[in-house]
Amino acid sequence: MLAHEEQDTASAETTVQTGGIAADRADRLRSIIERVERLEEERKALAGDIKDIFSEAKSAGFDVKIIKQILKLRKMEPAQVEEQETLLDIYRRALG
Amino acid sequence: MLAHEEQDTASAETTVQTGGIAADRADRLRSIIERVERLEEERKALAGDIKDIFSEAKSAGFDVKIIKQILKLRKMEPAQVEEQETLLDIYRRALG
Amino acid sequence: MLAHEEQDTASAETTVQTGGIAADRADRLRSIIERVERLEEERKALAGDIKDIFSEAKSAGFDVKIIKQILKLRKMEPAQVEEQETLLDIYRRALG
Amino acid sequence: MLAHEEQDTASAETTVQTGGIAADRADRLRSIIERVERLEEERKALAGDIKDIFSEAKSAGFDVKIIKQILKLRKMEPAQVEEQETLLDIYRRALG
DNA sequence: CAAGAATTATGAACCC
DNA sequence: GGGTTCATAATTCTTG
Repeated sequence: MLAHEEQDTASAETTVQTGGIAADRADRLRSIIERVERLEEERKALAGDIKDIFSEAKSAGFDVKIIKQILKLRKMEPAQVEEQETLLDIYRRALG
Repeated sequence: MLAHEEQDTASAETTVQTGGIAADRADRLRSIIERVERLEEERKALAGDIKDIFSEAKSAGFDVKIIKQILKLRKMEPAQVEEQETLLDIYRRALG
Repeated sequence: MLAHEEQDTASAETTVQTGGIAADRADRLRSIIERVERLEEERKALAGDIKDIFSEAKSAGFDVKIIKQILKLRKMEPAQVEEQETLLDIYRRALG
Repeated sequence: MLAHEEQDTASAETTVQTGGIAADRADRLRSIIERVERLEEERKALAGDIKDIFSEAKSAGFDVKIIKQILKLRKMEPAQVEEQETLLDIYRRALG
């Protein structure tokens, strides 16, 4: 089930008789799900590591909020950064 | 407050400055930022891996939306249990 | 692109400029910002009113946490119904 | 129920006999809940209005992201704004 | 006042 | 590719 192709239309017994195709697909589905779950766990672990570093930074007296701003700026293309700053300036000036 | 201004009141290492921050603190800041960036890269790589698995699943004829639904349900179950327990706690305390 | 640079190619109104933006556009920008700020103030006031009610409830001997739980449950019911319907849709499409 | 005080310990019938205290409290609880729900509806309506203004702004060619930045800046004390900008500069310079 | 929970805002992914 | 929904990030509020 759950897939658009290769579904034999009948009961589970028939499936086994016709060569275990559905069973193979169930295995494959299970494999997919478990692999994704494994990777998501790793992702979660990394998120925890990052949090730890920010805690450390805070303990060392740094301003975490500013550090996050820095990280965001470094992720952007320099041209994008400048464009945004320019536009912000223009709007601010327009407002007086 | 430690990080809000240059602080060169102490040891010899803090004497060499780089534009408002002691050199050793600049090093530490750089270390923090680079470590976070490294971990975020790994996170991004994992996200890519997950996307690949979904692509593969789609190619194999599975319905990706449903697979995501299954993953969500498997994730939610413990959360649901916990929420139920929280609710029970609340009601018991309210009645106690 | 319209908003990215001053555009004084058109009508007479656009000739008076205020630092990079045509005056009429500056007016419109100001109007947008002030209207949003006004609405956000109202929102904030409502949040305060809600807080007051909870304070009153607490003073009257009610358990605020439980009241919030009740509110959440009353809010969730339609959402739950909708989610169920969505799930049903998904499965029906998968089997169709 | 649900409250910490004024609970008669016996059955509903007793409650009515002892002067309808529990019934009064149920009324009061209902009143609290309904008032909160009413205010939350208003809040939601305001959120919709704000969204509409942003849509209008976008249609008029403004950069909504920048407008949101402006709103955030205007909410902050000028001193806070400057402090943050200064600190950001310091950190950026420290990183080269 | 700091930690944690809850709400809100932003950014990414997906579908049309 | 534009709009919409969903996940993640940030801020706010509450509590110990």
